[in-house]
Amino acid sequence: MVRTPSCEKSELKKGTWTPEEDRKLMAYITRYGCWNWRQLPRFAGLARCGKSCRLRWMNYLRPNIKRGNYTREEEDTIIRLHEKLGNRWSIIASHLPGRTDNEIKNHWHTNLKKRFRKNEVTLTKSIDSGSNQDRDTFQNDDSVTSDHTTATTNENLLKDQDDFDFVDAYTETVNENIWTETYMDDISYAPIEIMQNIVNGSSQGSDTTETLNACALSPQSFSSESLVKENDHFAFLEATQPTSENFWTEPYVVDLSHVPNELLAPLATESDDYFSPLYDADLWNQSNLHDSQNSFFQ
DNA sequence: AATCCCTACAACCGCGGGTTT
DNA sequence: AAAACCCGCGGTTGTAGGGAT
Repeated sequence: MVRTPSCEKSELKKGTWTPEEDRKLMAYITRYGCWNWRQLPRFAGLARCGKSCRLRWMNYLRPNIKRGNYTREEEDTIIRLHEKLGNRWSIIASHLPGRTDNEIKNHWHTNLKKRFRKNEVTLTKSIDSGSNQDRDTFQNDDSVTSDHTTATTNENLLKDQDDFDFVDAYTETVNENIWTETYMDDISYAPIEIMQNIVNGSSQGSDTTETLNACALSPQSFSSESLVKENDHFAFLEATQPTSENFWTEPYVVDLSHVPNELLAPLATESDDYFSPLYDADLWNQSNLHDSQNSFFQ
């Protein structure tokens, strides 16, 4: 099967994400959701491949990410599950709310693997010497205790060195349940303007349309938007665009100055603009979204 | 002060599975 | 049926930062 070129064969940017790129990605996903990772970077004004955007969002930017040092309970869980499941990091991560598979994998390779092996050796020795010590007793090993002392100290360092002030700005005014509330990405988003077209009755009947209608009409999809309006928690958006009364209905404006020209589709006229200033008729015609949803745009 | 080495972790890459056309 | 596509996973790499020399 022929695969499409990945980002390494294109002109797309690689490497460390800048705060500005983070802002753009957060701004776009917060407003529109991740309806198609492959298409998303073009619409968000990012010169990145979809894969890179997905990774950045999933591992770093999305809500519910727990940062900082691991608790003893978390480490015990990782060790126990790894013993049982092997390198099934995504499954292990599902048992640790807020932790990503990538982060757990890194933590395993840099910390826990050595400690686990060390304890296995200790355990083998003690078994060989006739001890009744249970395998679980490795959790009480001195190295664990000392590491947790270190962890407490490092936590302060982490706070001092945190350069994600814009994320802090975003979270500071958010109510205390934001990290545990149902995340709006649980819904399969289409851009809000599409939803509005559907709700306004501009759609024609089809299976796809019915699905989108159901999605658009779900209490969750609207509650996400109204939640934002009411509580104005998204201060970080101010960095990329001005807020106003009509924020959620205004065209989404992003700075494209850094995006190579070849990556930019020609802008559509206002009358053609279904869901963003980045909308381009050719791009839309080529996209899967068009193929699956064109019936209600006709 | 400069250099080297090590550690931690962010990010990349290739692949396989599932879905759509 | 098969090509095309997207997503997610796990292995690996790149690099920044800190400590040792």
